[in-house]
Amino acid sequence: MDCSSWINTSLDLSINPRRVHEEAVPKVVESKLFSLGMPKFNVEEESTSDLEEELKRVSAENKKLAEMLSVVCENYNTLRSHLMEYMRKNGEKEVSPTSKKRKSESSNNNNSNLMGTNNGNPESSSTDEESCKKPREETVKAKISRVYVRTESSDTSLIVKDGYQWRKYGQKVTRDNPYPRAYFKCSFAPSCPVKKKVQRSVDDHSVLLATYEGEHNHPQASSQMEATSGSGRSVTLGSVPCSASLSTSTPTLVTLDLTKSKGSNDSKSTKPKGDSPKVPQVLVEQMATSLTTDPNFRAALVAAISGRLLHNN
DNA sequence: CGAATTTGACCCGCGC
DNA sequence: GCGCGGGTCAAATTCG
Repeated sequence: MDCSSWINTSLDLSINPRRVHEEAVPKVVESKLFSLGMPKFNVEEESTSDLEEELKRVSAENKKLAEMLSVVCENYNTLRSHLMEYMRKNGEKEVSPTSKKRKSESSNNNNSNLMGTNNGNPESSSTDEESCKKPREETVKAKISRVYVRTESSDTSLIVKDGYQWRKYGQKVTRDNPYPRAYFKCSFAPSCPVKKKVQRSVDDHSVLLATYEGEHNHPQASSQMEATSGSGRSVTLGSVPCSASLSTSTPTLVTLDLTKSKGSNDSKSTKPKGDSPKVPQVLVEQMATSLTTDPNFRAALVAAISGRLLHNN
């Protein structure tokens, strides 16, 4: 696993106080020895069992952390491979002459789509070309972001749970994709003008592509409930049952569901790691660095890990 | 029975 | 101007 070179493992996880405490214990004991003037070996016998117990606990905790780190690294590699895969696919689409009318839209959105994961706020990186082309949307000033969600291959529904409530108002089979496209409006419409389109990827039908237009002008209605419920495709952080949603501060984040389904172990996921030479390695490195240095991402990761620790304890 | 979903019809922009 | 295709509407249907 090469993630050690990618992930800055020096995250400021707030788990060190316990370690400090552990180091402080012997010193306290030792100081007591001198202050009480007691023979040192007696207390040593008493404290040995405590220390052994502490050692066991620390070892167990260390093991847990190592496991969690491996999971995080695994998820990271999966995310990376997915990212490379999509970048490669989008790159092919970009040069494809078949998309005529919506060509500019798709090619323009490629960048925002791909780079949307960089700063954790894809909407801020989204562009407004769409509104330039469509005068109707100028009043809305819709910001567009795209979200890829991996689902079970057998799951044919077009439901992407993102913490908001949506009302489906249409479904259409488009020309360039045999899978139907579902149209949703925010349930708070018309006060909330946000729309989203959900369609399965042509290349990988286990992947849902959700396109969001606009910004919610209200908080998430049921993010907690849906994020923690086992049903549907709520936003999760890999296989870690992460209850700390990454979207708490930025409600319409790009979310990549890396649910460890069997479908994620398909041929595309089991490909050799270095088989996406079309993607500039530097770009991927930049994105990974952006993720690992993003305070929001780190905070979410810390929350997830600490939550997991508390849960296990 | 009200809310949500489905689905065929319609609208509108774009290319030829 | 016409046809195509994406997006939206709204009546019908389903669901809780």
